[in-house]
Amino acid sequence: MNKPLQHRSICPLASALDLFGDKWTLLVIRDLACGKSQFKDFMQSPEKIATNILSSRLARLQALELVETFASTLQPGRQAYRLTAKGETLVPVLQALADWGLANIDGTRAMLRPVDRDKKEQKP
Amino acid sequence: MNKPLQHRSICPLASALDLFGDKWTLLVIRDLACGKSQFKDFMQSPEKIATNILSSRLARLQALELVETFASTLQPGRQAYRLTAKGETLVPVLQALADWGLANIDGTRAMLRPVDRDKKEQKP
DNA sequence: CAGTATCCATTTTGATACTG
DNA sequence: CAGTATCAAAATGGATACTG
Repeated sequence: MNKPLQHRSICPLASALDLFGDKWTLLVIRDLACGKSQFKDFMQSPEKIATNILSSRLARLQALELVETFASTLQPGRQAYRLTAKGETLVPVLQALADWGLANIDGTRAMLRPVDRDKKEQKP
Repeated sequence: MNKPLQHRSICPLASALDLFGDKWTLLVIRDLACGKSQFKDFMQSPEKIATNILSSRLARLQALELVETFASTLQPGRQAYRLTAKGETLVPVLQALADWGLANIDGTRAMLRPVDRDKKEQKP
């Protein structure tokens, strides 16, 4: 369903763009970094991602071991998503892009505040 | 020729992705940051960008005032491209992505070494 | 060489319908 | 709710021809 993920060159930037060079992947990571864990949470973000796109992004991120699923304590019986330790290493990337946007794009407002995931799961 | 550039939300990350969320834009910035200034220089990068894509990206970056043209001293009579001061502020973004790629994607090699632009223009 | 223009293939996206 | 499946539309990309 998703692509084999081959890289165009040995450039680490080009290779990273092969993974994240699209409009949605890093936004899903952002939501995860902010503590969102359920499908509907991602759907509610202001950018309004489509279900099929969200689904394929989550699958690809799982294949890359940047995201994993776990049993949600909020909604028993359902699975939820979270960043792996490897996925967490993307936060500085998000931060760099968000910092740039905040400083250079009119009308943007800070909103990248990682939430403690355990706390969120325990106290919705 | 290029899009009106509207943002999906007030999120600085989402807005940044509206500008840079594609496979080529940041690679052009990379080349500029490394001191490349002529059309053919960009064409020679290992990722092999097509002329029409390079052309449209340069135009868009100029519209965003991240890139400007100047009279090349290397090839008199021809124009060349360089980052504006605003464009230079993207270097930390490149760096964050490249750092991540280098640390997490097998087979990548460091290659993001900004070159002094004036020196390059004077001593090819 | 430095682009622009064009044609066409592929990819991505968006909307929506549908199933457990 | 959480996805999967479809399908059409739009964006993007690649190859190449063409002009100054």
